[in-house]
Amino acid sequence: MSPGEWKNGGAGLTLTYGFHPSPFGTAIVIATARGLSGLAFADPGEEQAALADMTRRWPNATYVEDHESTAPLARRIFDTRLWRPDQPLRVVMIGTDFEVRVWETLLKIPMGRAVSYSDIACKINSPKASRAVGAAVGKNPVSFVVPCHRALGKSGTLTGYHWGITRKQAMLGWEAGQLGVQ
DNA sequence: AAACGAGGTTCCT
DNA sequence: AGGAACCTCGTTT
Repeated sequence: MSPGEWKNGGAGLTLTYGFHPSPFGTAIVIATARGLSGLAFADPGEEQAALADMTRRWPNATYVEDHESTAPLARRIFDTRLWRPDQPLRVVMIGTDFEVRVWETLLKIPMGRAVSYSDIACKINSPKASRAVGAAVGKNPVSFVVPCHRALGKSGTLTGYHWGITRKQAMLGWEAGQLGVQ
């Protein structure tokens, strides 16, 4: 995807979205024609607010609700048996250079492992940018697929989470359970 | 345990 | 350009 496509708030982009049940509450799946571009979670009754939180990221894109076409994506995301290293889920990361670098670093964290924000900062060659990393992780639009929940504070503390620490904890717990299943 | 400043980047005015 | 906000961290009260 060329940078021009997402500049200007995603003008000209068509984003398809749908709501689907997930182990962590209702999941909002957002996709472009090229693949998954957003994933968020909503508490019951807050679906619209959560969607607004997403659309704010690409305010000029066109949004189309299409439950049918996002359903297969949702299925693949939350069923670890469908995870194939040789056939990775298509993810379109819409963000600045710095953000994309941070997200790619997150993707390399294996399930069940955790790193600190400063670890990530070191990996992208700005050891002192841990706070910037935090900000970038927070803006990760593809929550869960890009494992933003595996980023912890330096001493292993659950520091913060855009959708609530509780949800972060739920994800880590769920992952621990999945390890046993596999 | 709480307060504080440095820190990199982005967003808004 | 300037200032505030951020899922931080280490040091100081």
